[in-house]
Amino acid sequence: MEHRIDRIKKQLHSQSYKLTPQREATVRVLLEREEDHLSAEEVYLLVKEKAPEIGLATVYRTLELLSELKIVDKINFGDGVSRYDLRKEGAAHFHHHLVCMECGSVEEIVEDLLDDVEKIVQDDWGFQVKDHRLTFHGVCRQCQKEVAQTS
Amino acid sequence: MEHRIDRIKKQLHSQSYKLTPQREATVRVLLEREEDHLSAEEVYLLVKEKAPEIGLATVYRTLELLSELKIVDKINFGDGVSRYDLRKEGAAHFHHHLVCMECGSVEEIVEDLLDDVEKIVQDDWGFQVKDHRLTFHGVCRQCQKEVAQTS
DNA sequence: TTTATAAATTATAATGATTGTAATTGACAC
DNA sequence: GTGTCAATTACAATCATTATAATTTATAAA
Ligand SMILES: [Zn+2]
Ligand SMILES: [Zn+2]
Ligand SMILES: [Zn+2]
Ligand SMILES: [Zn+2]
Repeated sequence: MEHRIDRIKKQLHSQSYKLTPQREATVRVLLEREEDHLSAEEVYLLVKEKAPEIGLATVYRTLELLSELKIVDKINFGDGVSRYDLRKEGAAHFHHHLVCMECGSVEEIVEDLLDDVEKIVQDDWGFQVKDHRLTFHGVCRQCQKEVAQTS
Repeated sequence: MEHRIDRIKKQLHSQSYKLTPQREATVRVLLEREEDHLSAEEVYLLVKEKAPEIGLATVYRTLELLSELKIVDKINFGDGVSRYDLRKEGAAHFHHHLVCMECGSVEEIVEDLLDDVEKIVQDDWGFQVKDHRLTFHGVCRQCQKEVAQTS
């Protein structure tokens, strides 16, 4: 944990930004809830537990900054809110998501399954790929079981 | 064009919805601007040219309805607005997008490049895929040329 | 230690997209 | 014609996000 905070601190410093207490509190929340896909509001409420005086606008600005530095990725699953997702250590690309249409759960796929596809896009369309967003919508293992039982 | 309107009319009827004049005007706009990725507001302004008395809320509701019937797909490229995209005729899945980070242009890929990936997701993760969203962010052919020239 | 300067934050207001509501209209069946 | 129900309109309300001005904090020079 401290190691990762330290790394993020360095990333900020390398662009002459500081790791202020508010930013650190925000990053800690993101680290603690790494499995989740929190909205700005949710991050705000969790940060408030550590640092009650923080303002929502600061959380937005911090998430925006972390987003520019590619420390977090901003993603939208189709409900009205943006969600913020820590990049896995050393990942070149954003990871993929499996969103269950039944229960709303979100699973992550860290493996980059798109190498071949990106090559095609690059070669056949002449499009230089920098990043991607891939989300599958469907039914998770758990919900499949439940459907099988009730039928 | 009339053929496609007709087909959509049937799709609505099959769920006991009607193709009202407002809905038809909205669908016509979507057909005429099929290449674009219009926001609700943009659709509204274009529909207004045909049917000035239409309300914005009706456009939202119509797009929502078309979305439920899988006639259009709702997508979000990360600017604050939802955009609405007609499904290609007979397409089982939503098509893919190439968003240029330089000029903002959006290209479409109709070919389904994800068959292999979906098979992996299905087999290795036990996730039953119903649909997907795939967007590549990068630099389009045109902008690559311009960068090459100025350097 | 003061003073200056810029970055960061707070509190609050404003914006912009989207949704909800109550009243009205229109189509269709009896 | 009257009743019924879906659809629409006009408008208000909500929700996420951004902008603004005032204040604080950190850093560096004097
Ligand atoms: Zn599920
Ligand atoms: Zn994730
Ligand atoms: Zn471009
Ligand atoms: Zn498209």
